[in-house]
Amino acid sequence: MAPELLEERPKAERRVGLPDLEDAEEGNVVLRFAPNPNGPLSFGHARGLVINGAYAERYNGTLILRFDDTDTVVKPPMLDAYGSIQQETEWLLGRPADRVVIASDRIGVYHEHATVMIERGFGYVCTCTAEAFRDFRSAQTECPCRAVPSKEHITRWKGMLAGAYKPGEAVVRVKTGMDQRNPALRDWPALRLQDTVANPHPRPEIGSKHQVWPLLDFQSAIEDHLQGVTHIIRGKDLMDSTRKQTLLYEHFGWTYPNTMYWGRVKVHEWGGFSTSAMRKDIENGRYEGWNDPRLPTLSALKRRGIQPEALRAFWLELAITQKDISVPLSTLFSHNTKVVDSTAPRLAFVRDAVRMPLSGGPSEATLVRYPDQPKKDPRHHDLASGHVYIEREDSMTTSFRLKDLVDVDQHEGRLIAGDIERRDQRPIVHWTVDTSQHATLIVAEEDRLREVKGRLEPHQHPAGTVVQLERIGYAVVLDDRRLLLAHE
RNA sequence: GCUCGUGUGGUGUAGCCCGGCCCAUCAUUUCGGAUUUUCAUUCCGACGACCCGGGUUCGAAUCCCGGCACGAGCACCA
Repeated sequence: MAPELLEERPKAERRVGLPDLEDAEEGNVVLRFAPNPNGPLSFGHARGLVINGAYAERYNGTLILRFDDTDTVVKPPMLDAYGSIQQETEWLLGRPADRVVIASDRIGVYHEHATVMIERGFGYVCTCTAEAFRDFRSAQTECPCRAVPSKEHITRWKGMLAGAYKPGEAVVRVKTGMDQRNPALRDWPALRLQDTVANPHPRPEIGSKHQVWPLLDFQSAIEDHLQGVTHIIRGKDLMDSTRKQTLLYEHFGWTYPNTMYWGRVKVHEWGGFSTSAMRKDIENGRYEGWNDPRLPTLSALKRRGIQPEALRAFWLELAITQKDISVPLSTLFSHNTKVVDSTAPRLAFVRDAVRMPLSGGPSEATLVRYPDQPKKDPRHHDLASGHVYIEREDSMTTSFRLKDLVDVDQHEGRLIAGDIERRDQRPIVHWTVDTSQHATLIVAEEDRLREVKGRLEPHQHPAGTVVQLERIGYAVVLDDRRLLLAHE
């Protein structure tokens, strides 16, 4: 064989799962997931948790859960979310984050860095209005504050901290240059004033304590450095953020973490939901709460019987691409079916039930509860009353088989039992007994919660159990009388 | 408008950096079939794609140039 053929680089083997992280050292990888606690976690947040969590696990690294709660006016945090997000993280990943950081606890740290920035002259206090600065930005001209001596900036900064300015009157900017090609990067704002008397932070220990708050780009940049974050994986809408922060890192003499991006994900059936829109619709009664099964929140999915394993498999399969994608819910459901099927007890739910006399049938019945383990906890039912319930639609036909029971033929409103053994290809129909209960199956549809009335086979499964309603689909037991359809 | 990014079957995704093993991977959807006393599960099979146009090359999904389409950022939001 020719020597050059032997030297050829072997083609990489077909990759399974996520690609390797660049410059990742086993044991030295630090990742973070940084939601705004202005509401509970949604389906889309799960991506950040799953992907970052998976990498942390792969490299035996650290996953930080960081609450980016630095806006008390436009996106005010929700107090409950601090706890619920941690619980949901643990539910989804099967373990808690390795470290939890709350930005609002660390305002002093950000102030210190702002002080350094101003003292060293790569940050300045700008007293222009937002509108005026917008014009400077597009005209690529420096604002008058830039020419002010640096001593004066230190005075202004102290003034900001001391309450000498009102919100909107002063902002700390990072000097990046007004000649930046990308307008988004030109002397970007790092800290601003918030009226936390009128809009106190919901955490009582913070409340109205601070008036000078960092903006995301500054807070996040400083915190990533302080926490030793090595890799950032985030939405591509934050690409400019990376560039802004890199400029800041250069000023500080730091090295920016490795960064990867993903595009936007839309779910066909859900379209667009925003946290604030959901909050509004919950308040005005359109939805029952954050766990309303029509909502794409993690709590709703959990309540609906979607397993964390399914969510993880789903996001891992989508992996990390910068494409904007739109996925059907059926993909998630298919993952969930795989997780749930073998352990979901089978149960009969007879919709629009018709009670029919059964002549000549057995006096009792035994049905399999778990097809994969036929002997485990079989379903025993007493048929002494001589009646069964079947679905009205099934009752329209004359010849069928009651599942696991007997062949029947219909004569003048009666079911006449035939063979115990299955003899022909007649359709198989599910059924239930007199001791069954009235029950409601709730089906989440786009605009409403449809209620399907029927009779449910007697059972002992506690609330929260994911069952399979034979011939219908998977559902969660809510209470004695109600089931919630997960998916077909 | 300026800046940045992305284009592989119905939907996602692998391959693209380092051209040949790609008449293109896997999953899902749909349709057929087998097993099954569920319209579930499992198994088998089928349909189905490299945005367009040039170029380089013996050879291009992969490299180059030019279009087109779509998305994001340009907030004292995150």
